[in-house]
Amino acid sequence: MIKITLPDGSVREYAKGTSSLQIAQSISEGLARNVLAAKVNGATWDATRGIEQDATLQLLTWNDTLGKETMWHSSAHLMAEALEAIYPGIKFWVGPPLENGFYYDVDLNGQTLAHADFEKIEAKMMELARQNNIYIRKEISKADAISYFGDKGDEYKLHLLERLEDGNITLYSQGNFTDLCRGPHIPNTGFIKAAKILNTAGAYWKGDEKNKMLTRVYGITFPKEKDLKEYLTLLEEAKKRDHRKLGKELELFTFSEKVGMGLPLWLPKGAMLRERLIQFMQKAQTAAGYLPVATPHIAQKELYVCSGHYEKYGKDSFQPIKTPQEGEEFFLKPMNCPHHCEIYKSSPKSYKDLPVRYAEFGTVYRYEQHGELHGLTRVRGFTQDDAHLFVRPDQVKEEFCKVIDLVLHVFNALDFKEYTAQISLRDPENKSKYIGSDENWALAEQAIIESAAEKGLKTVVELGEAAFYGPKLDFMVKDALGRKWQLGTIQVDYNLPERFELEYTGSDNQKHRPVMIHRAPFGSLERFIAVLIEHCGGNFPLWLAPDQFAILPISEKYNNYAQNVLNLLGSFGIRGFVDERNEKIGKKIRDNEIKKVPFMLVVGEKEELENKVAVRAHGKGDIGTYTIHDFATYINELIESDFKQKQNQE
RNA sequence: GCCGGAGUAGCUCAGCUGGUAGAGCAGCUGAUUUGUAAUCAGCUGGUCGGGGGUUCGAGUCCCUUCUUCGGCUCCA
Repeated sequence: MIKITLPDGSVREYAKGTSSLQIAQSISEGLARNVLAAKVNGATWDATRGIEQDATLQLLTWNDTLGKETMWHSSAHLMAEALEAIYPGIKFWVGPPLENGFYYDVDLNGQTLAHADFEKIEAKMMELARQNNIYIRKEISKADAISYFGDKGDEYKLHLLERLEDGNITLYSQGNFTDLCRGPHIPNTGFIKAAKILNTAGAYWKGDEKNKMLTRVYGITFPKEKDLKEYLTLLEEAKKRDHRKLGKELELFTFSEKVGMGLPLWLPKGAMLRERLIQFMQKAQTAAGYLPVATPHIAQKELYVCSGHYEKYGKDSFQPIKTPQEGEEFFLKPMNCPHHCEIYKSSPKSYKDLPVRYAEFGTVYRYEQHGELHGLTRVRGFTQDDAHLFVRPDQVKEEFCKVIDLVLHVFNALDFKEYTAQISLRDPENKSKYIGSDENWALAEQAIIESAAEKGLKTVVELGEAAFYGPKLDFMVKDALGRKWQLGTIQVDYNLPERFELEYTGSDNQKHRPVMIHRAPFGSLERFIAVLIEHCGGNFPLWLAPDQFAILPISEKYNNYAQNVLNLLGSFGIRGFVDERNEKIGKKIRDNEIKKVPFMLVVGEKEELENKVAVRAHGKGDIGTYTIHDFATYINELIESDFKQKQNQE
């Protein structure tokens, strides 16, 4: 007999070799029907695998991330079986689960897979799923595995096998499909009740662009038909929030083929939004001791030769601007830091002057590859809320903490609750590719880790992800469709102070090298606004909304009164417009609801007589009649209380 | 840059197997003067992304190029 400890701490006895599934059955049939996999002594196992010794056991269902992963991993195998049935001679690479669904990379052997084929694949998957085929685990010798996949002609699997150790190789089979796989898998295909092929995409074999391009087939499955329907509606909803769609509908920005791809054109409403964000940041920065600077959009080649960017990116970027002067070359600035270094150098610095914080909303130009441009999140010309802090090594941590405060201030003010922070450190195995002394790196990495911990950030540490010039802390958020984007960034830099020979005089009257910290809480205005649009679905916080109210006269007779109301409200510092079109009130309301204007002020005979406005809140409907003064106070209080609340949270 | 979709009026889209473009909204004009999510009527909008080809004839078929979408790679 073996002792099985369950999560609630209870211990039960079972015969040796009893599977998790059988244990679940002994608890309740209903539970057994939902068990997808099990965690045995901390390792994820097939629910059908026999347990040979005392163990702690956690049964995994659809409600567990690991349960979902197992389901989707098994679904990838099921899809592979369906694909093999439809596309003879198809070759397989790998098919892992994802956060939402799974994919399989396949070599279609010259055949094509179009959208029109998706249904066929889905139908085949469901046909196979209904056979309730069990997933069979088999341990196999390396030689046998090589001969099996060799006979089948699965060259990619042979590649995988090369890296595996004999005695550690397992195959999983279900129905007519056998795959090289570590597992675990769900008990049988019957758990899969709904399947959807989402899309296909090219993917380089092993992620290397020199290799052959395989077809990556994305899919998702569910244990209930209803779950799939819900998921599909969720996708639809997400599409409605897409910043590219809302940007067009709300007249925030546009692109023009003539101007060039990846070069956003800000429309008046979008530009106003930008300006408001800039003012917001400037206020916060002034309070935090930043000094404004301003620099031109181009600089001589020599500047970037000095910074090292020319050597590293010169050929892959926008090419130099020539002048009538022979040999003279200018570059569009790809970053603001070199300029700020030169500003630092414009006067001698004492240790008492540090930290020096130079801030600039600097527009930069980077030649991003054609295929990677994406709405406002990936563009070729964008404005960073950039600042560079020049600090003494002993100030790194304190300054880092202050920058984190600033980033959190931004996230709070805009209601971003879900984000992750990634700490990128150097690869300890390969220290030689980084610039700067061991001592300084250790200091800076320590400073980042400690300040992130002090600020209570949820962090992921990535070794080897640091830039060659220093470690960094990046804030990531997801867009409407679940794609991850980096917003704010804080980076330590040992490289530029060295290259630009930046110095300060210490208390010992010797020259010392300052440490540079790059930081951009928004990241870039473009990307930030994109993520903000999706985050709030176009319903901006009141203080940011391009128009806070629209005045809707019942008929043209009340246009004059409406104009008076507009002027009066303007004097209270709130903004809006009069919808003077010759349309019925219902139409005006509908249009302004669609444009997501926060408040609509209906004015007609009654209102004019009483000097009032009938207020309608976006998405809520009529909220009563206000005097103009009361309405203005109401709006201003809403904005203020919003900010106060945010500050209290900090 | 790579793989695979897409590109028709300002916007959203229709146009079957090739026979020389169509709707709704927006815009303009007029009527109406309106009370909480679309008033009615008329009109103006398109070298069907660009270029080339096949054909008596191309939005439709072929080639090429640009842009865009989903990924891959990249991301100072």
